[in-house]
Amino acid sequence: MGSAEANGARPSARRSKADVVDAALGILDRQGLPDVTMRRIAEVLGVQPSALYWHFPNKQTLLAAVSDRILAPSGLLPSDDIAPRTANIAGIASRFRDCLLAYRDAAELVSSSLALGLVTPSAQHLIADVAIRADVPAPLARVAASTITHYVLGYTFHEQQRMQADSLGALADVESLTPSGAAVGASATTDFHAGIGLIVLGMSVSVAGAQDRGTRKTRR
Amino acid sequence: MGSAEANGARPSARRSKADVVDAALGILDRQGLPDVTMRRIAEVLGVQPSALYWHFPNKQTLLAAVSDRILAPSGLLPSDDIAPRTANIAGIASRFRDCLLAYRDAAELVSSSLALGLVTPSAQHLIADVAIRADVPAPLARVAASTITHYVLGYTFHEQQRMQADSLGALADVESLTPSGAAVGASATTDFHAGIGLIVLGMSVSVAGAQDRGTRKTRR
DNA sequence: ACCTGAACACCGTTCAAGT
DNA sequence: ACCTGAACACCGTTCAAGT
Repeated sequence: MGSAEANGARPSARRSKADVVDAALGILDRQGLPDVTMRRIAEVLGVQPSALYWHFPNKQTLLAAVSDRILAPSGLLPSDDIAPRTANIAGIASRFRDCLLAYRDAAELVSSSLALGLVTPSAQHLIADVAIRADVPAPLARVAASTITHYVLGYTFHEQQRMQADSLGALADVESLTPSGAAVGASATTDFHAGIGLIVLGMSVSVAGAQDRGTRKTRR
Repeated sequence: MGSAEANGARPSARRSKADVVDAALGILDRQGLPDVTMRRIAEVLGVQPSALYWHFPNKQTLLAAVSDRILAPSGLLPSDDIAPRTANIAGIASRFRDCLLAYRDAAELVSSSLALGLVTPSAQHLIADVAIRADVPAPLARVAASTITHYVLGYTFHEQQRMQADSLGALADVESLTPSGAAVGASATTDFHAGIGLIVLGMSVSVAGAQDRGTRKTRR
């Protein structure tokens, strides 16, 4: 009963790239990132580890494909309604975080794939585009988008690490607190949005100040 | 000539925890994080890998000690001069990044040690304290400090990853650009400060707005 | 107190060879 | 086109035993 075929894998069908990503994503969510090994993926697929190297040149590239799949839902169009630009930007950041929260250890995985340049930061581009269309100067828009992206990844990475530590019951004396000082996971979302709010506010004030100094426009 | 003792390690002296951290830090800076293995550290010390487990219970704890050493210079007192609070906060963030830039792959290492809760985020506490002493409400100060910390780690992680990729000559078609759209490493520092500026500005405006709405104070 | 020696249960990757 | 089988050069960790 320990055989590979007994693990739910079809015994002798051709595997596609997508199948490999499926298998890796399943292990990631059930066992966590350290268990996403080439050998475990192969085992789930009922295949030899070396078979994976026909589909992907190496493990990093495979993990980048997994990252792309995790982030796919964030590629939704920015919904060109005329809602306030700031709400749009905060909304994109929020959807970005939701994508990461959908799978265990996803923030850590995406963070390193992105740092390695193996995945395109679509959320970052989206935020910059929205800001630019809301008349934010392009360099400022790009800095804000980059700041938000790094913040979301860092915050969610830390958040998921706490979730796992808490579920293991360990963590001992280290306080598992939310940045504002509150206690548990419900306020993690509130604190997340507060951080995003700071950055968006900083961006808004920057552009307003620049306009005042630049064009001496409507001053009531 | 491949013997352990020939590698510059004293043959038969007792090793301290600090010696182990020294060895790990040296490998980190010269070879990078993937090469910081228990076996390589032991080799540099002229010792069996199992010997390390007398000094540290496991690899994660050892790496946390390395993280502490990397961050030690950032523990400098906030220099209680009466300089504008915002300059102080940006300065702490800047010194934090300088600590990370001092060793290869340091941001990645510290990021995961910190997420695992094995290292105390001293920079974050310092920023929150400085903000609170500058009359920023405590919850806002803590959110801002957390936002800045995550931003610094994420930004520097990405920055160091680019540095290594560039030095390897690889990276191919992926553009190695700074968030604002500029080309190379000199403007990485400028862009970093711009991001910090956004967050600090957002915090300042938040507290100013709250004061206006709360106490209806001096309005000229 | 500090370390050795040997083992256990793993890794990612390569490569000739099969179908 | 897709995969096997076998090997290579590694990992972190444990544990009895030495000094």
